[in-house]
Amino acid sequence: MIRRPTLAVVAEAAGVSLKTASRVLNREPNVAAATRERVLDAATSLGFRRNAVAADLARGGFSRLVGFITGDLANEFYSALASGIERELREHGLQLLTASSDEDPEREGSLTGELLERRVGALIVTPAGADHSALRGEIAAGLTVVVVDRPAAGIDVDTVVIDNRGGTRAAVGHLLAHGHRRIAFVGDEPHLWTYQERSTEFLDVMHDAGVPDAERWLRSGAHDAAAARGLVAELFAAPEPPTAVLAANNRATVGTLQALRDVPGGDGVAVVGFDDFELADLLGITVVAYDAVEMGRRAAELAVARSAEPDRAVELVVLPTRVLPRGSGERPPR
Amino acid sequence: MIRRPTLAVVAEAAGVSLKTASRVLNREPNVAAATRERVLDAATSLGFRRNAVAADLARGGFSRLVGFITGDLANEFYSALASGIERELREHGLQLLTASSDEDPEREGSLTGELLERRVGALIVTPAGADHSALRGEIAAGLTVVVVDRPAAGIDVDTVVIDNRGGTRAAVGHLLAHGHRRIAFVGDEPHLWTYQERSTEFLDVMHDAGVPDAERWLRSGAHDAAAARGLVAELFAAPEPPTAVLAANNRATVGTLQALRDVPGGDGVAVVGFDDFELADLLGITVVAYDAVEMGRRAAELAVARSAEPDRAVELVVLPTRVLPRGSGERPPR
DNA sequence: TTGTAAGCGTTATCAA
DNA sequence: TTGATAACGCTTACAA
Repeated sequence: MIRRPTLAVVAEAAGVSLKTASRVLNREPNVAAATRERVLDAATSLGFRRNAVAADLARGGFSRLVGFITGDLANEFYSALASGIERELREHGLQLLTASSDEDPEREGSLTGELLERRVGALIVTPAGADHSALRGEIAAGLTVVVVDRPAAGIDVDTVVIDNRGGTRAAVGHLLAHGHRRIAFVGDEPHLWTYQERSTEFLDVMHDAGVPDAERWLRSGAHDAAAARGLVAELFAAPEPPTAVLAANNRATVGTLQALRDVPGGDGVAVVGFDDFELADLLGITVVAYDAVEMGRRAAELAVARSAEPDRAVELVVLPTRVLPRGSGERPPR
Repeated sequence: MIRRPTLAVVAEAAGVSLKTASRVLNREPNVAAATRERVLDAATSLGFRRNAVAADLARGGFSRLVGFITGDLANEFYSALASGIERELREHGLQLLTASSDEDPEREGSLTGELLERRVGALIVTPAGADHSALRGEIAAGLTVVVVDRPAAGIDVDTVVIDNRGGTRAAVGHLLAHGHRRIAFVGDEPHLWTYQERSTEFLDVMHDAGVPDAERWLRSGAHDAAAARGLVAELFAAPEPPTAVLAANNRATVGTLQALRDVPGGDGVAVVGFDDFELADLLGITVVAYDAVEMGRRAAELAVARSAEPDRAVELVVLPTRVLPRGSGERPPR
């Protein structure tokens, strides 16, 4: 259990003062070439490694860490976000500290606290809680907050979302154009912003298309595949079943496909899924796609920009979506 | 841009010394209830939040952060690992710092450096590099290192892997039991340890089963789906094509399925994939499955255990795999 | 039960 | 170009 050499030790070995050694190792100007050489030699021969903890403390204010609070790291959407964030942060010499809230507002709060104790320079959050006004004080104290995937209520911060309404409109339009009228919408939990955006737009488009009572085919609660499966099975057991399904997230798509496998003639039902997934291609599933990695990257970019310039105007980034026709969404109504 | 109150400010507001305030906020014993009360009140009313950076520095040694260096956070296998690690660390009041190496040994090295500067208490790594003896000094200096998914060469550290050979044996045995003899193996890059384990076992089992020249159907380089697809297409274009394919990782499985779609009679070819994936169920793909989240959890557990007791014996944890028959692996040879 | 004083390993200030 | 010396905000001996 050897102790690491400190900057002071390096300085002494090089025969210079602490400050000079610090200057060299931080690539600051105004150091004689010979001095620099000596310090560098001493550092490498001693195996010096700067202590970022001490550096951050001395610098005061924030550390060079950025916190990311997400719903569930095991979900491919969130991990794609994390990947994009991490890559962008690295470009700026920042490190990523991740934490999963399990979509639990209380847990989100305590994680926020822990990250703040770590003096993260910025917090990137996919908000689980309904109200984030507790962060207002932190923001006033200089904390950068960026939310991604859905807006945060109660605070006015940089936000990165996808065009949920546009994507929904395109998806429903796609099905309508293929002759469908009885279109079902299978969505996540009603309290989620993305659900609200997508379901509202669904109803609007259906209404505009002259389909009465589209609510009949609106379902919520498909937070996992099993739930979605049940909802879809139910839809097809009822009188007047739909001829097409818009599954409003990747879990819902999986559940929908599982359910349709068991429905007589289920393979004739048109399906469009929100969120692309790796095997959608192989399965021939038409989806509303967007770039989750890019979403994360943009969020990190905003975090960096705001840290550098706290007074800049708050930005809302809306990323585009597009329908990828792969067969399942192009089937005609029976 | 308000400055956060420090412990000293809280102490003053409560009319106690710095140390007493510290005691209260760290839940140390031997503080009068009334004093505690006053300090707590002062802390909340001032909006105090302890500075973990300063605390870690003062405590000396390592921070309460654990670093995880992984190949690619966007890959569902690695994010499952990360998820398991994060959950376990949280139980112990530790935080997770993630970084992606893109499977690049050089990058792995620099990331290691950055995490060490941050004085992480432990490093969990899915080794990309061939040689990790550079870490030997750090380990001697008290750093905990745990490797996961594949062993690290050059250092003797706690390791968590799955039973690659057993899984391969079971998969090949499964196909042999269904009457196959011409079984192809489509694997990742040859330099990867998992490839070596799996391919070697494949050849052994084939040999033991009396199949000569199994090498004919051994392919490597399927690091992504596209590469796998090409390899499989090639296999089936050649004379004496296989009647079954063992795809040695999740990417290879996807590529195999894509390729078989284009092969006449491809839907009659038996397929077993290494690594389970969400839609394997829906697609009816037989796989060799294991629990990646648990793998991460075990790695974190080892990291915590070793940090607490640096002299404990080095552990090698081998997690079991199991074959999940779902149809694709049970097709008879044509 | 409470307090004093000395670090922890940097960076920053200001003078030389 | 260099160097004392004081922060940074906390923990930990050691006293009282």
